[in-house]
Amino acid sequence: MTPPAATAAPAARTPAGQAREKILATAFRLFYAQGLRAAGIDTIIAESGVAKATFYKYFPAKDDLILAYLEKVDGVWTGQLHAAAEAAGPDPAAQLVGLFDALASACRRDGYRGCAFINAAAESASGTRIHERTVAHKEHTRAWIRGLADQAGVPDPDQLARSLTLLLDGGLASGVLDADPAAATAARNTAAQLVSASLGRNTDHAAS
Amino acid sequence: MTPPAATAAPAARTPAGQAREKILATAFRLFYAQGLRAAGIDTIIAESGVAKATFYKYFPAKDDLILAYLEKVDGVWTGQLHAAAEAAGPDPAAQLVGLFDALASACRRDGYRGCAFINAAAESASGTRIHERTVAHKEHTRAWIRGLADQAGVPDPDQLARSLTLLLDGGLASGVLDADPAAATAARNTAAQLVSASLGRNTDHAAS
DNA sequence: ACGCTACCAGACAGATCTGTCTACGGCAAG
DNA sequence: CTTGCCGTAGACAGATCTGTCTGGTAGCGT
Repeated sequence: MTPPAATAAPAARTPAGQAREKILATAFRLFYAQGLRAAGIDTIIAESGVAKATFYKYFPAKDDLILAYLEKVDGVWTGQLHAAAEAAGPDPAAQLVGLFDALASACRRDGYRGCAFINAAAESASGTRIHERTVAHKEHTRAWIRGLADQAGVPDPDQLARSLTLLLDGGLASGVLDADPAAATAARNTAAQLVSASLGRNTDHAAS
Repeated sequence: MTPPAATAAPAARTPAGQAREKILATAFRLFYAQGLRAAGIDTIIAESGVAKATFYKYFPAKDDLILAYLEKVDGVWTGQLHAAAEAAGPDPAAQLVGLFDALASACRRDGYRGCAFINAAAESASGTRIHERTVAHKEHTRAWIRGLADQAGVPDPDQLARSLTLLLDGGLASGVLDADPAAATAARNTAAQLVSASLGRNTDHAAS
């Protein structure tokens, strides 16, 4: 008999079209901090402050949100990598070493938990879109590094890119365990040594 | 009024005391192939061919099974690492390079999906037993490598151990993406170069 | 023969998670 | 003003997952 309830609060509205960004920002935070499976849709919706229907309008399934998350991570991380490289100056060889500063910066950030892509791949079966997206990201990164190595004029850019990628991934992977800045420093030093050696100079401990 | 059912099949029994091993073997396979959260208790129980009560007798909670799984992984992987090192002969410097053959072998194995510890850490929050166990494993490995570097008489065993650990973790981390043997080969070559350089000799591309 | 222990089978409870659906309110363009 | 779109609120279905409980069976030592 009583009317449905009288609708208590007017409900703070999200400005039209911004709901998607709010959801994505929350997902970015929760997916990275807790993992893909551990972060539930309900939590993301609640912390975004949007309605469930709004969420499913923009992201028909959880996987779609995960893909959008990885896209965003790619943009952010690639940007940091490029910025760190450019901060080292115009010399490609210096950039190959300087990009490792992005790793050190990441280590120092609060809540650092390693590479979002590696973590995502660890939770997804191979063949899934999530897995493929991760592989694509890693290939882009290696191609970029190879390009720098090429510009630096090393005899075997492929091999140097491989080595540096291994160091970078190693540093990122160990980041999921402890955000030890020593690992980042060691990665940078080792990279400097490898780049010097590739250029035919003496190894850096002799050059210092 | 009717009796409960007459108990159709006699049910193939597991010899007493072996149920635990069967469960652990199944968990080893499923946890590694699918991930910690993706592999459900029910599936593990069904594929082990044991009863639910038996399972919970040996592993009161899923986390206990995960810890036992990590313990087993530690034993297996550490064994492979040591075996690969010893196969390289008595020279510690050669062992430091030879241990990377374990990585190449792992890459070639069917169903290879990178480092079980890194994958586990990616799914578990820091501070949990699972996370701690992973950190302990990585520290043991690095300590062992540092010991070899020490025996080899390099000037800075700590730094070399750091570098080699980064390469190893990088190779393992990229294994979750694609089991590319080229990454393992590159890791080994780079390790050889770093070891040579640490010993004060020329880098290996000059020595070959 | 008896009892103890280790096992099997599977129902069940309770939580959680994804995704759908209904109902309603505000805002802007026509 | 009315119509349609975008948003909120939240109930609901259905699946899945962890962990408990009951009841019965096989084998072994005594």
